[in-house]
Amino acid sequence: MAIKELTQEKSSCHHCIFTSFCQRAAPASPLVSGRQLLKRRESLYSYRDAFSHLYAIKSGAVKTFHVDLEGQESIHQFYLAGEILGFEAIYLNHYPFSAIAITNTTVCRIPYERLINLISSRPDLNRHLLTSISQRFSFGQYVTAPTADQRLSAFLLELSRRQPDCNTPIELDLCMSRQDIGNYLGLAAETISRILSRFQKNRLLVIKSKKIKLLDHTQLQWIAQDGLAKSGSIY
Amino acid sequence: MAIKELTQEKSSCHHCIFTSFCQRAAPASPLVSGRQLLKRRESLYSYRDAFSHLYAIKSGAVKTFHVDLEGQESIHQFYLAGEILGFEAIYLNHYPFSAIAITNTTVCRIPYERLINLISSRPDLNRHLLTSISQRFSFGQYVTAPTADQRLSAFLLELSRRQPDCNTPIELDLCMSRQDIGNYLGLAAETISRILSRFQKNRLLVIKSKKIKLLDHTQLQWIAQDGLAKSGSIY
DNA sequence: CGCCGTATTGAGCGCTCTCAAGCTAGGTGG
DNA sequence: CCACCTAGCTTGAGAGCGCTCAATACGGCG
Repeated sequence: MAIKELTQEKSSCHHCIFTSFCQRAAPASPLVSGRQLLKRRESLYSYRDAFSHLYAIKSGAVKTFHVDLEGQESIHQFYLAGEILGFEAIYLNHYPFSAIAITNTTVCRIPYERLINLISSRPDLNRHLLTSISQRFSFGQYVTAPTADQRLSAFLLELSRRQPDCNTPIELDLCMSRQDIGNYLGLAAETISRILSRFQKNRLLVIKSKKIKLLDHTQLQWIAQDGLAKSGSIY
Repeated sequence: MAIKELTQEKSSCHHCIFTSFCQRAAPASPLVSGRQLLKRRESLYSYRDAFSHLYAIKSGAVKTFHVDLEGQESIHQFYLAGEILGFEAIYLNHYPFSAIAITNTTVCRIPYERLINLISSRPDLNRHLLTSISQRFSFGQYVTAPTADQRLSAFLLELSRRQPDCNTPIELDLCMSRQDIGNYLGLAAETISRILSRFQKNRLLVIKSKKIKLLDHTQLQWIAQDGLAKSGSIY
């Protein structure tokens, strides 16, 4: 399948803010100390591990999460190709979440001290870094939306914005499980499933197991902003 | 009242990461372009305003928010004395939220370009900045907790951690309205009110209108992590 | 082909919302 | 100084959305 191959080969180096500093992670890179290949479910780091590196995702996807006393997982964030994770650990000097790959994933390891040192000599790097961080603050602002419909449609739209080089920009690679989405949005996995089914029934999208094609972008945006999603329930 | 005076006079310059660069916002400061006094409800910036400054809160508190199509407000974040806001605007070059003071507030204006330039000559500033940003990523990770009890107790505990120089560290200045707290946590204002009342009845805290004294920190932490808050309902 | 994790779908319950009615506190003017 | 006035808070009753539990279907992988 052409799609599958494309997904696997898709590398986001040209979207990565470090691209001009890493020389494609060559041994002599001043910034990147190496690459790491992770299979699905493999751990990148664990809660309370000592902080030393940031990670730039070259391909694949990673989730950060907590497990509560009852074994219930709560997702803190998803990270897609081209994005950077690990910032949360800076002020604590350890990682406050665990991180595992949710697909086969390649990450570039960025020693924090090296990054800091490089910034003083390269002001443009600093600008890129702050811009990237800035973007992160806009993620997931919809997780407290009053209805499940709003949360899920906003989530799908955000994913489609973040997914780099989508050949058709409306085709989504839903690499995380329904349970993960639910945990991220504060909803049950069954609720995610039900809403997706209903959205499909109403021609807003098409589900192909792990892939989703968004048909009515406009309507979804309308729902995300609560265009009478509560009252009408026509979707 | 001693408490009231303390609250008003409380300035967080010694907690501010910029403190050694601002010379108390003297005219010749290399970083801070000036101070701004805001009365309660006064606007600091509005959605879509062009980005130019970050703001460090010297005293008081600010909320950032969105108003949806139906006029419903949704709070993005609260910022307390000693904290910095405006980061979200960097990558868009405009502010993605509106910001208004929720008490009488003093902020220091930090021109972003000046900050960027200063960083290249002062690596320690960079380190402080990234540490401060790092901390921000941990805020509000509880807003998708399954029960309202969990969300609210986690919120109160976070506030008590963030509130600088609390003379008695368990006495909270709840400067935002119940409605604001609700909008932040994805709950109705009535729910906030009900839970606070119940917590008070069960000796977890004492409500004095806008001030709250946390009595049983341990129990609240237990609830925040869902120590049988669902099943028991003994609180 | 058969297995197991994941997803879907259904039924019933419960938490939280909505709507509505008092209540409280702080500010204003006489 | 006090009565009023208004915004915010509290409390109650009923409805509904999303959760839980459970059964079934799907799909990837051996």
